[in-house]
Amino acid sequence: MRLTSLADYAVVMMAAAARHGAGTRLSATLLAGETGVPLPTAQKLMGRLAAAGLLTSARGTGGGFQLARGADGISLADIIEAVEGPIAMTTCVDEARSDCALDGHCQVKPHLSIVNGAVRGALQGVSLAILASTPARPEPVEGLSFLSTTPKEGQGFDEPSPNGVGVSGILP
Amino acid sequence: MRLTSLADYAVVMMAAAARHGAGTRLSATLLAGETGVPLPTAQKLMGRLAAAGLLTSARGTGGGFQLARGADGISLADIIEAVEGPIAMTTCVDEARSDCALDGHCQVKPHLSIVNGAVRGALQGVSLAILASTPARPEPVEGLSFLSTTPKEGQGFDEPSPNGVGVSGILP
DNA sequence: TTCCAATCGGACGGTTTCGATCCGATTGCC
DNA sequence: GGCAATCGGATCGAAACCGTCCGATTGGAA
Repeated sequence: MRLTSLADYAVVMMAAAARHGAGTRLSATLLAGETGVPLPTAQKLMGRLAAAGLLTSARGTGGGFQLARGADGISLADIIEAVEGPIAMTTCVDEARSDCALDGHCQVKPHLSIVNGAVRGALQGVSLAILASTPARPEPVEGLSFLSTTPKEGQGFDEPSPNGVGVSGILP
Repeated sequence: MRLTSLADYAVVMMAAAARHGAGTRLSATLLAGETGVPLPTAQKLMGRLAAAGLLTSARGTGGGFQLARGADGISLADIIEAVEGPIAMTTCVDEARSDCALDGHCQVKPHLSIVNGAVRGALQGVSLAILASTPARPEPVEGLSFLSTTPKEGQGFDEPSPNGVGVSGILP
């Protein structure tokens, strides 16, 4: 339940790139220097992000990368999937890779699919623009608006949270 | 962004235990046979779950485990944390383990904390009782209704997804 | 009371994946 | 036409994960 260091680096680098502006052309060396990510690793990441279609690459002198689309159109899920592969909490959720020993009669699998969708939805609701914005002012993050609603009536679960730690209290 | 096989096994085993009833005493051998988890691995998991306080263990002949509290009071996050440790998408979210090279001036960290809270909240809202329930009827799970709302217009890739894995197909 | 059998708990090694590095291929500028 | 800067793929070391084995503990039966 923890994303790899590479994905973490990718998020930071993409946020730095977005802060430079969507139209500017950036080299891996520059972003590596800004973010502190080792240069070879940064190059590998940029290449993988470009392969996923999040960046456009240009070779040769003066080449580099730039965001393929606006920061609003790139979600955190996109970045993570570009680096780590499809977001699937369990292998059984990933279609066509059902190595699960329980195979078909697993009682938990349908529930896990829903949970997986919830996690993925949370990640997909966060755009790169939000990540790149400097959080000086605690402005309401609209992408996570469903978080502020109490998980009780309506969209929440009808039972109390076990150890009392809810979603509220995270937002500043 | 994928939980380990051990956590997956733990969820399945806990669901099986909950389906047996909260009061019944269960041995690791029984649950291993039911779930298909290898017995030594099952023993290791049960021990770890007991150490986390989710199960109570009794040694000796006729011993075994049983749920420490009702299935309503155990969340998916509890199980995952018992096996994998604290849920922290990035190391910087986990307090007092700030190995991040960016240290204090990371612009992304506060946003990641919110996202981490969202993921954790999603996992914490799912109780073991829900996981143990047999989903014979595809009843709409109201607790995750926000999933159906599209986070953005055109939430997917506006270009052909690189590895062909899209969002559709996860929800039943 | 003594023995036994069933169970939990900790320690060890094989395997896969991850993370960082190096070198070749390609392209624009001089 | 040469050069320099950059991307892209291949390689290697390391860590974590996963599975297995053996010892410690306890309740029941004789």
